[in-house]
Amino acid sequence: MITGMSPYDPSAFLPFAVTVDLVVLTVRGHALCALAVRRGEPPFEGRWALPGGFVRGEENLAEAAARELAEETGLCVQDPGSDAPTGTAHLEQLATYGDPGRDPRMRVVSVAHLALAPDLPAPRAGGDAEGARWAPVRDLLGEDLIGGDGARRDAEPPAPLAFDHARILADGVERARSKIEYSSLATAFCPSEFTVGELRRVYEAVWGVALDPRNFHRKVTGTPGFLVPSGGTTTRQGGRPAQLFRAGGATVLNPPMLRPEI
Amino acid sequence: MITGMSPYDPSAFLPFAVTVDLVVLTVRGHALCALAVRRGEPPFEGRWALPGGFVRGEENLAEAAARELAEETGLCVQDPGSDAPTGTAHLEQLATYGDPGRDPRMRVVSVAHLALAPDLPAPRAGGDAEGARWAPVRDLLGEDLIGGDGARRDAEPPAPLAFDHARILADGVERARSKIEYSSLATAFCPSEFTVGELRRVYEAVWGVALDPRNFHRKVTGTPGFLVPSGGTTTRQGGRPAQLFRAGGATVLNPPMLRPEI
DNA sequence: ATCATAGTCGTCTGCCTGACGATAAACAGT
DNA sequence: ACTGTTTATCGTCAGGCAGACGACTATGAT
Repeated sequence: MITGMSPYDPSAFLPFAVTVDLVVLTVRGHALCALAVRRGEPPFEGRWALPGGFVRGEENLAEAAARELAEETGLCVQDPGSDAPTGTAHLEQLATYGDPGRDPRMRVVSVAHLALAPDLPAPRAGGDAEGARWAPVRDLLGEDLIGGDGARRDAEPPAPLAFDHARILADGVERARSKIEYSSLATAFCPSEFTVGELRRVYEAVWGVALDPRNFHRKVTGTPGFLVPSGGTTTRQGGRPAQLFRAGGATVLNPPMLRPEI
Repeated sequence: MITGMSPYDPSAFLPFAVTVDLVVLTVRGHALCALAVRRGEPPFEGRWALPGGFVRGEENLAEAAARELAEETGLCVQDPGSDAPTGTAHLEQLATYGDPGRDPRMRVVSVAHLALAPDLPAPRAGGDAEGARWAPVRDLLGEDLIGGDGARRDAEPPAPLAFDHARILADGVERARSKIEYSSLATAFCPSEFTVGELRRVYEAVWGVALDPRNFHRKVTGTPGFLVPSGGTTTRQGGRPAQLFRAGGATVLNPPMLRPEI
């Protein structure tokens, strides 16, 4: 910009298409899953891809991502302060991908966003017959996560995601794995009321490790502002009734929940 | 994308201008400083702004940021493996800013990057007479950093940065403050050989706090892979000669350098 | 010689962590 | 009713790391 030419020399201007792509993560069963949509047209027709779409003229990037998320899942973005009973998700910007050849048709810069959602009944196929699904991240990336139980190695031939979406997904998963260490974001994977065991299973699914229930319980209940008891109990997991909690006001965890090494 | 319209419906396509903006940080004296350029034309003529420019057709986002950085400072991006003797910097993508009104002339999406550089003699005014300068972050943001020494409160009337660059700078500074906790990035602010005291002054300048020299020395020399002794000593800081170190191979610090609370 | 400055090595105490024993409260099956 | 299984929750103990701070060392300045 400080070179000889003017910062806004028209000869330097090149039009780009700008899209938002979404890495929507949830925990289903004991697996970290991502939302994938099947492409209905070339390129990569029939392959799975991350949901996304163009940014419209009047909206900013976060609004575009929230709109796409609502279209795909019906989820609303979690506003700080509002506490909608269901259907809220955490949404944050992830990174931007703009390599010249990433879309063979035109120069597309995609601002990827990361959304964390509690387990939903089923992805809302928003009018597209091709459909959407929750797919285990392990299957989508064709890799074995650390600490995997070794089963279900033959589920689906790992057709790679379209475009550079495998890298975007990998970046989003790594962001989620890292962020639940020092923030209370893991509660975004849980319903409004949850037990310590359910929260532990979220950490185990995202990190792909087994955690000691006793130490986890001590840490998570001892971190100020992380969890507040809601009064009730539940036996939906079997065994002894467990105390129900809600997410506390803290956003950063002090001390953090450090992920075990190796 | 899964709505009724096709994912690439031309009616949804809207051309954007895509730029890269740079938050270039360095430590000069005892202050964290950022590179600022003075705008030579409207809008915001005469105001300070972050360096940046358009992404060209054949380059990706990282290449565009590296080119802008080289044009402004002469710095090369630190390749993993190559160890150029001088003039290398760390460069990473920061975030993307695309609010509709952020540039009054047209819809501009700016992919901001964060660069960390050792102290340089002077910013290279790359042909633009308006010039560039290293400005203390405190002055650019018009805020008092935590632990500031209370002096120099009257240096410059805090004319705010152009566009939304104050927010971009604030995000970059917060990223730097956070990243030197759990990565070895603080060495990017140091020359190739440095002492423990110089590294400590980097942490103190970035965080705006005072650190105990004895505990810092113990931590930093005890973290495996962080520092490797280069053999020499120096007295350039006065006092007893200090051992010289180079950055070790580690990129993540274990245990991390936790920033003191409050 | 003395002081000021900066670097380096130790010590001590408290907190956090991982490993793991023990108890409690539900359900399933006999 | 009893037993086994599952999950939750409380405790204990040893090791590691962090903050607070004392002590000593090696240089330059006065």
